[in-house]
Amino acid sequence: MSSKPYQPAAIEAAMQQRWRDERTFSVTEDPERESFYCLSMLPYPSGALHMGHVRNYTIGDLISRYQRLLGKNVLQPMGWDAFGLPAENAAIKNNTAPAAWTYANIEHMRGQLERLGFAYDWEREVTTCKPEYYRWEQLMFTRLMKQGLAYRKDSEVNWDPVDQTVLANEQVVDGRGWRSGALVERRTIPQWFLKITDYAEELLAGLDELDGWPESVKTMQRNWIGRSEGAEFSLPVCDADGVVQPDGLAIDVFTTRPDTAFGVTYAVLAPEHPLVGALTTDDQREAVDAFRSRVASTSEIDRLSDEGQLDKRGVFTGAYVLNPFNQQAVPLYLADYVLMGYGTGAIMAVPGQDQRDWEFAKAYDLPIIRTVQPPEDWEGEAYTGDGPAINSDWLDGMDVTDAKAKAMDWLEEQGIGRRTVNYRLRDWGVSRQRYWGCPIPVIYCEACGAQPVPEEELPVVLPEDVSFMGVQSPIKTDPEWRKTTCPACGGAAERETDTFDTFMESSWYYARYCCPDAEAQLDERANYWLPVDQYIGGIEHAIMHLMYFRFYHKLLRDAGMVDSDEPAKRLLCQGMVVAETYKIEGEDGSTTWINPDDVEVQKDDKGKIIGARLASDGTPVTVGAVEKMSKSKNNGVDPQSLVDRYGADTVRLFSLFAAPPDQSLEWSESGVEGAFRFLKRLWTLIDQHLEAGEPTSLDTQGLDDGQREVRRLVHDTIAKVSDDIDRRFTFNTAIAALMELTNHLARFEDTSPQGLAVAREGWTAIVQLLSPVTPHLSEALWDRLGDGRRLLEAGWPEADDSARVRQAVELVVQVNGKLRGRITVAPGCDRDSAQALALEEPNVQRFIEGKTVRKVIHVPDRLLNIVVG
RNA sequence: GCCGGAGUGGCGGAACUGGUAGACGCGACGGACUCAAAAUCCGUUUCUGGAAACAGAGUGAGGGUUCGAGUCCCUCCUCCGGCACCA
Repeated sequence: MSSKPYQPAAIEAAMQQRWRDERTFSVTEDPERESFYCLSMLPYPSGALHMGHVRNYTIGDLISRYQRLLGKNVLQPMGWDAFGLPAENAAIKNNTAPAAWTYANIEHMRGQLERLGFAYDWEREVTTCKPEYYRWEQLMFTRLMKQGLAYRKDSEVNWDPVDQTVLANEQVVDGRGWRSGALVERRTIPQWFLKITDYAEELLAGLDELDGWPESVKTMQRNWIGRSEGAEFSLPVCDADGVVQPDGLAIDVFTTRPDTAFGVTYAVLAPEHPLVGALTTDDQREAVDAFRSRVASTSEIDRLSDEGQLDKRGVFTGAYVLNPFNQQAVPLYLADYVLMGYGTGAIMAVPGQDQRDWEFAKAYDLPIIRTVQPPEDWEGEAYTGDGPAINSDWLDGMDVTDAKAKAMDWLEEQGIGRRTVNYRLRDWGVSRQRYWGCPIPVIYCEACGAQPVPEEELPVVLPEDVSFMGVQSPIKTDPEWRKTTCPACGGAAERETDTFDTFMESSWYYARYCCPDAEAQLDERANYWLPVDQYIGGIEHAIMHLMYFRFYHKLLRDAGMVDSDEPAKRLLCQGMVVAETYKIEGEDGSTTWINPDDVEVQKDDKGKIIGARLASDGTPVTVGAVEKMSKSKNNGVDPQSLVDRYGADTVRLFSLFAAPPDQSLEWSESGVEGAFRFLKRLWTLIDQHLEAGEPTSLDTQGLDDGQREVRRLVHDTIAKVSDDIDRRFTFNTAIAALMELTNHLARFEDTSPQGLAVAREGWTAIVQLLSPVTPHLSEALWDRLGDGRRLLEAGWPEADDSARVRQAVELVVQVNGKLRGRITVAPGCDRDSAQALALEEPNVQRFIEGKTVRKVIHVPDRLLNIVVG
């Protein structure tokens, strides 16, 4: 009989206490040992852990514990991305200071992480809102200013005219301020930028070396950088007859298709282009101004989206420019699809070869000239493929590549243009007009201009004990805080009151964990750990965070602080955690979202969901879509209550088992119960095994067929689980394999001494292989099954290949590709013997009877396909 | 709009290099135990036909390549992530 049922709360508390007492997860740099740095994206301390955190950190902990069992010196740190907008919102709502709210959240969430049993080295904890952290990024910024890598320029922000404040994009809903409801304006203010474009080429090339990164992320980053080769050249402004004034204006355009220049039928300026005012004719000025103000209040995404209002997407300026290739005058338009931030902010339009130009030309009744011959059966509109040039004078007949080269040669010979490379990537704007962020360490002097705060005066400390009203940043409204003296001339001066983008903190925290107490941004310990061996985080960070993170590493390298070129070798992007939504739709059209916890689901006799109602009073509830867990849809599930009910090991097991890590994970209460059931069962089965008697030492040569078969399953499972964790990152299938082996061992009732020895080997392997997933349960069972060492010191089990040899294999027999039978053969059985055996099968005979065997395909140890006709 | 990803039983998912579609888990159904329920254990479970053996169909839709396609190619649909001030 079982001595004690599975009691996760007691086991987990005891194991966590042991790890704390023994400082199990504190690490030091040891050059004698191979290091492994496993990093999960640090959380924003929003108040409580959500399922996305649990999923992320469970994956990280699994990898960390696995690598540790392989014998590596594993660093797994944790910290807090503590600056950000939500603290300001919470401060307004609760009338607290953002700092106090943030620190309280950190305390609570740290406790939650500890309760989940993650193997963090808490002695390296980093909190980004503390001056001892952000002082170093201020120092780095002042150095970048001196190098010219940080610079100031005018840039647009969302301005709320009622609240008199800058709004984040997230705070603009349908063009209005989320609090005031006022129509948001675009306002231009000077802001600080980092020259990430100087690193565009290296950021692009570096992707080719990142073998451990998902292809999708690398592709997105390549497209984001958006390198394109082309030509820049000038179109002189002329009158409608093509007459150019000497010393008149010209517009510069960038094109990747100079070979199509004979097909230019109009040109376009971005609405914000500085020459618009000078070029617009009087009769068009009213229309142009109206168009510009409408575009100015439209977000960039809306500008690029096709809203089906093509006739409102542009306006004629009244001006003409001269195409230097054919001396033709073409009209100059403004259009919302041309952005000032890309290329020169002006394009030559070739509707025959560009679909957006084609649509614009159709809408505005502009001529279309094809300059590349489309294929015979071409049914599309603009043709962007290859083909001989036509209607292009001295380019006619050339293919696209040759024509491009010749057109660019010609531009350079004529001295009117040149070859250039353009990037879609823009410099990183780091200024935010908000309080709860790292102060930008700059002093403005009327006489000396913008000055970096001298190194010995850093950090510029953000006051934390403030009353925060939300309309304005306290350091902007306080007349005293900004008062200072100019470091250059000593005269009265003012501090910058903007703060950094919070991506600034999350761009270098990984390096600070290596040396959290260093009296510099980093010290030599960084190179022991870096680059990160495994980085884990959400796919939503595929572009921005991961680009800034790579960029900042190169800044650290160029400052001599790290040796490597890239911050992380392997990257795993986990999917979202989603859940079913439930709602009650009121008669007035209102929608009330109901939490899954409060809903009873009704099913038909096949288990298909046919309805739902409130658990409390039976009110019918509509089943909505499966969506990302969120407050707005009220479909979030609190991990804390799950840990309380089932224990950390069950929550960890479910979040790894329910889906592969890179796919979205659908929350399921009954799935969690299934995970809990498995752990209870495993506990009981191992208990029963221990009660069944002491095994002798295993005699691998003296096993009977049943014992040998079980041992083969054990070692196949060891090999599969190792491969799934190490190479494939498919933790769900690793767990499935362990469940399968558990089922086999449960059915193996051989209590002979050798039988018990085989079972002991199997149960021990399961406990070890499962330990990165369910560390508490595994360590508690290991204490009873193991060899006296700690589980974490005993290492990762290795598959014994000799145990995995099979006596016989099943071969699938197909006739014309359809399954018609199975035969059992010796491993490595040749084609002729397999065919002879297959032809004896009655069902195979039935399907080939009266037909001629035309071909036989044999895949050794797998399949035999007999093709008849 | 642009870039990236996904779509397989009632549900989550498996099928790794083009070779048995549905591992494992959930749910459902049947049974054992129980006064009963819970828990636990055993069995069945893609659909259609059939007592069964077995046959036919089947991986978002439509085409194609191949002895053989969930997997490769083309066209399309739907959903999700990102788009530079949410983190």
